[in-house]
Amino acid sequence: MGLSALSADGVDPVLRALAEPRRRAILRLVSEHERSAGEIAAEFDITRPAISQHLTVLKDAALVTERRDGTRRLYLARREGLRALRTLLDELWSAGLARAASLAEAEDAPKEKP
Amino acid sequence: MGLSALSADGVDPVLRALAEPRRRAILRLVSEHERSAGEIAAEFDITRPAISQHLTVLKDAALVTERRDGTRRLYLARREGLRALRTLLDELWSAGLARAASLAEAEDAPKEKP
DNA sequence: AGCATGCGTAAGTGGTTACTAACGTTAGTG
DNA sequence: CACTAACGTTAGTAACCACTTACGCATGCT
Repeated sequence: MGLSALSADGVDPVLRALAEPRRRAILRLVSEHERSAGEIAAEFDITRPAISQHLTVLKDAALVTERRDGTRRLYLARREGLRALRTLLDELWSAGLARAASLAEAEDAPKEKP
Repeated sequence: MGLSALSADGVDPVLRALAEPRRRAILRLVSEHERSAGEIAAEFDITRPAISQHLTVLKDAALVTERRDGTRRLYLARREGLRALRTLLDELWSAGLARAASLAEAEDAPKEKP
């Protein structure tokens, strides 16, 4: 049950945050250099408060960092926040590989009894 | 533009499917060997129709395959379905690396691990 | 045929989410 | 101080999601 502990890390808020096209677009916008909330909002056709709420979700999921500069707030993607998701992905991927391996192993030995 | 095309391929249903703890648990249940819908439902404290709906979501996201065996339906995780998510993850990860690289370039002294 | 098993589907419901509009707050400027 | 700029926050709403109950549809057995 160590495996489930690995994936139960903090992957839930990350997946919930990424399960929204606009939030992924925002994340890409701030993935290389930081941008202000206004600059981000200018890229979309929804209102600025909506963008602010999306930024809050991303921040709570630890996917972006917030830095204050005067009246502005600058956001930047936080690569470390993706780590839990990468762990989950690797876990599912390797589980599939384990199945493929046992299938290859079963070619010699006919059957397995649970 | 090419980058956004990469991540826009089919990652949305995948992320939506994974953004649910029970669906991730189901995916892990069928990640190594196939199980029937009833066997899966027996592992949870929600009703069978609810599990069936979750399985439909997973199937629509191409994360599981469905095979009929008599009156039963056997499900198995489909590793290939995770590929779009892996692509998105790599894209975001490498974007962060690109930023770190340009930062290191801008500074004279290299700064690697805080 | 008749009946049971195993599952999906339809309809309806409470809770959540993404949005808009209006208001509040903080930092800078004259 | 007053005033503006740049945001976040609150309140309210329409759409969505996960769930349950009831029903339908195959397949297998006698």
